[in-house]
Amino acid sequence: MSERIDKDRFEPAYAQLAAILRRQIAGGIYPPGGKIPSESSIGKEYGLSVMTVRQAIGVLTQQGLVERVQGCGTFVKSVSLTGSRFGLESIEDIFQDPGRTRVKVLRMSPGRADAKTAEKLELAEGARVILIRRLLLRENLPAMCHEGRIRCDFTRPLVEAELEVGPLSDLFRGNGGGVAKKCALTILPTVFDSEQARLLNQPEGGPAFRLEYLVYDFDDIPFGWGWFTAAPETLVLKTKLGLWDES
Amino acid sequence: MSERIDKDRFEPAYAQLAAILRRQIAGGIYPPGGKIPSESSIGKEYGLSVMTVRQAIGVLTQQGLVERVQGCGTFVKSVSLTGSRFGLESIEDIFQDPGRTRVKVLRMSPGRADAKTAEKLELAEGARVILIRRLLLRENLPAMCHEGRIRCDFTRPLVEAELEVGPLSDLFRGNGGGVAKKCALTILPTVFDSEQARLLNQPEGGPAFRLEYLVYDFDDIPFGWGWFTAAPETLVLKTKLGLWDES
DNA sequence: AAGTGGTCTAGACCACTAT
DNA sequence: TAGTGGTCTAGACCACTTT
Repeated sequence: MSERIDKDRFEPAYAQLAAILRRQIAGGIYPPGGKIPSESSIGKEYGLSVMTVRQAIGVLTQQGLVERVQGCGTFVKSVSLTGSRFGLESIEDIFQDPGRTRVKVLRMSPGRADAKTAEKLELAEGARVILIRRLLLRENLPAMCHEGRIRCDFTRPLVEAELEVGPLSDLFRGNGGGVAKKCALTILPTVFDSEQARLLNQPEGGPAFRLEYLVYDFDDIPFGWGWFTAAPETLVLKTKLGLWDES
Repeated sequence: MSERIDKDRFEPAYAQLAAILRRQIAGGIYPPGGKIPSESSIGKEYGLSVMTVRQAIGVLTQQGLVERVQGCGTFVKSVSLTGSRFGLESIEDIFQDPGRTRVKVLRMSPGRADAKTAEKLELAEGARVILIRRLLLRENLPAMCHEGRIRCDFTRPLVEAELEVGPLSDLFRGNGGGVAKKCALTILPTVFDSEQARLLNQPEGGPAFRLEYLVYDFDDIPFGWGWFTAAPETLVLKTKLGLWDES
């Protein structure tokens, strides 16, 4: 234990300790499946209180590097598929940077709910809905197609707001809006149909992602359902597990 | 503030407080974008110390419901695509329950690295690698195809271990193994080729997921690269955002 | 200057696990 | 029974934001 905590450093003590423990694990001092020292002994070793040590170990736990077992100890985890988490960072800018994103509305018109839409929006089949079809462009290049159905209920102000802002932009942007209480998301593989292929300049029948959503308002009523279609280059689902440098 | 913390309950105080705050947010007392009371005032209100209140708010933060801003306050977040995280729970059992999973080896033979494999495994093109092609069955039903390339370096014991256990089972299972230091994962959309279609009983050209991996050992040398191909029903990427009941 | 979250202490008691 | 992590207290000081 050559390394020490420098309390004068800008980096807080718990972060320094987390980095030290991380290096020790990477260096093989504590092998996968092995036990790291107890919180109290680490605290004595580095002159820190137990709560601070816990916070450091909490960082490693959240990174999936170690696992706490009550009454037993803290163990180094092996790399496991199970711990992986994929996010939508690659398309964040499309929803969050309106300056670089343009929306081309291909269709916005009243229509009737088909069986699938009726089920999703908890409506009777044939009930009135608003159909939307749009093309989202990033830096003037086509990025994603959007197809959506919105509950046609003008007693609810949010429907109007929805139509005004264009799409679900505010909802998904995370600002302003605040009409959505909850949302279910599904990612599916699909293939481009002829229209999508033309709009996105992709080969028909080629592989694509479909990001499907179902949004509820604060009365727990589903008010919007739809999906985005994106090429594999646009929606990138990558993640890293285990001990990568500096992360 | 009608609800109180019951310290005799089995549920810890921080969890009770987190649930209370969650209900208050869901009930619209603190709307999206709004500020919740400061940690010290909540502490006084419920007779808890600041650290305990912080732990409760930490739970909500991790659930993506609120956001802490230093020197400013804690704010209720709107539902946003950005916060979503997708996991591989749907195929966890294939890797973690050897009893119900069978592996049929279609090919395991020495070969030469093509350009892509050479790049991934940091080898010269044409270097010796081991090629593996397998079919993974769950409950005797075909679930996923696997195609992999392993570094052919018998000075390293892990290669032999790799071949013995069959596949990356131990690695991905998270037990025993411990030869992997880090791993990169990518999910891509693809279409079934004729062989995959036949093996998995799926339509050729139909949409599928491709889960690609690259595994490194403790010397930071990439020793395995490959991918799994799965039907959309097998690999389910779903997630929920915002205020769902009891979660 | 006042209020907020961020960090930290030096203890305490409890629940759980292993021996 | 001893050791571990899980929870909790009642403060403290700091960095940051707002007024």
